[in-house]
Amino acid sequence: MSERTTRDHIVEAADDLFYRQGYEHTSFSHIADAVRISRGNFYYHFKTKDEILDAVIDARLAETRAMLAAWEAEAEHPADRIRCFIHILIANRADIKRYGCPVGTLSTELAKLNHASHGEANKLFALFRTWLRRQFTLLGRKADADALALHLLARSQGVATLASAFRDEKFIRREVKEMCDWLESCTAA
Amino acid sequence: MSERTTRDHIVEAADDLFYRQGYEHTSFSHIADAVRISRGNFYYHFKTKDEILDAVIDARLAETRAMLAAWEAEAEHPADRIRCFIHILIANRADIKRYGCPVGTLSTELAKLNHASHGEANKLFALFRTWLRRQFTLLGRKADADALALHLLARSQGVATLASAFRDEKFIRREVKEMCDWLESCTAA
DNA sequence: GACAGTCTAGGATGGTCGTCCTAAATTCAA
DNA sequence: TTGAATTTAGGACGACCATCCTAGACTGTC
Repeated sequence: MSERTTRDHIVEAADDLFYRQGYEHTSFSHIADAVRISRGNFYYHFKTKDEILDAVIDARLAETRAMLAAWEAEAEHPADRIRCFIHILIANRADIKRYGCPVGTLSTELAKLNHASHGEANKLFALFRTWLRRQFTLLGRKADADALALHLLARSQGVATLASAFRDEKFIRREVKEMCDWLESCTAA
Repeated sequence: MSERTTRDHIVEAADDLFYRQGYEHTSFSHIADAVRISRGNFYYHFKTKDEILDAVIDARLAETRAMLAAWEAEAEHPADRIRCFIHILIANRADIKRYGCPVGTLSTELAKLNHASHGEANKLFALFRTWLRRQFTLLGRKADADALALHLLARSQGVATLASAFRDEKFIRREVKEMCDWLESCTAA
């Protein structure tokens, strides 16, 4: 079981390239080269480029769902879970410094392309939003849980964008600390 | 005087298209169509696509410098000036909801393309950063002025990204208010 | 009115793109 | 071992891309 099919390899390579180079800038040939298969074989698995994009988004959704579930299992207290979220900025700081946030940059790109899958891509944001909202609710902030979730999501997006522009790692750490402090103040209130 | 040359028209159209469609997705033909000139004429004014990009960035830099100078002239108190900055999110909310922040999205795109002009594009960020830093210094926060500047810049970037993803205007207004509150607390401290 | 410099038009070029097609190789069941 | 289904390879296609080139139109000067 768990055999890695050609299709899996394609999705994995596309995922990586879409993140590092952007969706539009990544061509069929790029992905085929990365997977070391012919463009013809490629087309057997995916009829259009949009199909690959949807497969990549689905894979990211599944991965994200698993990550969120793991955080919920690892940490008992919702504040600790939210801290897990905040700390992905540090865990992925090397990639973020180079390519930004995979969720935000894909959503932004698809928005400009006016791409049909923009809505699908935003489900990634929605996933985090819903999860964060639940944690803030558990934290006793039922009334403004959604606003807090969006606020934290926005701050991490902003940090990713600026960290990528200025290639600044200290900035990431400083902002992560501030977000954690903010989280404390949320709990206290 | 102030005669609008063909070159000006090209830069203006390219600026607009780069913002709404992205740099890579915008072709010579798109711009030529928008300006209603032939591709050949186009090439007379700009030898390469990168040259147009640099001209667009220069235009945006000049425009931004003028805007910042105007804010400084309009408002005496640095806190009021910073509020001017925060409120561009509301002033440009329609475009931001559709296309995100022109500064952030261009920087992100060029980062992924590994484009030579990424550094140039980041000068736009640097412009805001320096200006904000000066205002925070005037506000008596010399020690952490740069950190505060980056913090505010990041938050506005995050708001733009999420506002574009969720097409949510209320969210913009809510976050703008919170940023203004945060600014108050900065002054008080 | 002739001429030089500036500007414009539009076709040609070579490359890459997404997509499609056919045929060979492989796999697997009977 | 045969034969059908699955998987692979690679060339062909039309479209579009950035770029280049040449020739004509305009502008102002003498």
